[in-house]
Amino acid sequence: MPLLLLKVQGRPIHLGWLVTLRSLPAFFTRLSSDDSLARPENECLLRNLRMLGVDLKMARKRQPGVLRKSVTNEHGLVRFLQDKGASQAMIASIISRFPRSITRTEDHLKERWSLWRSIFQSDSEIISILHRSPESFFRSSDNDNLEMNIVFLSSIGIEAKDLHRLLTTAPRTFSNSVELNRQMVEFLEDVCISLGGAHPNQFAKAIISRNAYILIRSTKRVKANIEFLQVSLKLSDSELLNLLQGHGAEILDLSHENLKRNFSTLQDKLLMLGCGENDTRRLILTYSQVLFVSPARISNKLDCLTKAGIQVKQILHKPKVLDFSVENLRWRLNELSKIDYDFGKSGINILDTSRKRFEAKLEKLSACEE
DNA sequence: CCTACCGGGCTCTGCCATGACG
DNA sequence: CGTCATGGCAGAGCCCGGTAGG
Repeated sequence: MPLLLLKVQGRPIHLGWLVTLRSLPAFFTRLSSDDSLARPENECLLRNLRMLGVDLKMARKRQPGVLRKSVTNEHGLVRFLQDKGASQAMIASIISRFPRSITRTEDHLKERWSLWRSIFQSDSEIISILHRSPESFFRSSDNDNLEMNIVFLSSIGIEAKDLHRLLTTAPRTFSNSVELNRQMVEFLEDVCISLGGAHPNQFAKAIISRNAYILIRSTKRVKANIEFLQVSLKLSDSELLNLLQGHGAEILDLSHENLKRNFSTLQDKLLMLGCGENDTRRLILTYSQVLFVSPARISNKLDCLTKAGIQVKQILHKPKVLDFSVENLRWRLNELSKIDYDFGKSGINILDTSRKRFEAKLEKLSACEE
């Protein structure tokens, strides 16, 4: 309501009149939500950022408030990152994607960097992660929490090698509050105990080292997935325990809905191919990654293999063939059909090899034929 | 030498919602 | 209210090669 405002501004404000005004709160709401009166962007800052090649549109969309700040440290940040070996383009991209990075002080940056360096051997490793995911490095301003995370994860027996992998592959883990990480670890330990496991800390450690992403999942999701697996596969406690510390650790990543969907479509598909519930169960126990494959994909792969004359039983016995892309499988099947390869007689192991080995084998087989 | 078995490598961010705080 | 920090979500596989054991 600019008109009203002008009038008010143009006269000496009469306190008694203002206070008795019934719409006072609404007036102030309008006052602050009026675009023309909102705190303006810092023109000087905008100029600086433009000079640096920052994508202002992107920055504005992500964290508009930063552009209105009067005190920022973009020059310090640029100097700092340049010193660590980042290119201009990298820095511009980092700021564009996570503008708040320019609010971090020199001291803060130094301290955070040295904490990361306690895990990484080189600056360039860190730079590449920063470039990949600026948010992972800059989202939290709490260096003490970062340090406590490192201490905590070490204390539960995560070794340097795994710590390194964790920070490389799931850097967000280290921006979680140490409490959140502790909750997940304790949750995993509780799962182990409730399943009758004897070594809860070993169990939690095993899952974390098998699945670097586990600590950036919610316990809600992980819990739902574990319960679903036990019920739908009718697993005994010890079977579930083994699955989880084995390949099953990765299934916990799936969104719960996707896990359910992938499971039921896989089961339906196998049913149509003449398999029973037990076959599904065994397949998942021996090759749980199958649950990662989307319905259309898995269906495609199975069709592709069975149409080439391969028995479903053979696939269930050698599920790793499902690891390969449909394109790859198709190509291999085609090559094999050219030399009249008989899967019934020779088995399907030939499909489960690296391309190099497959080609070598293929060459030998064709030579034999001639 | 060959194969079957197995483990490991890559890499997963960018967005939104919410609560704390001033 | 604006801003920051933090939690949580959606999206959805493929490939290589060491090596033990024949």
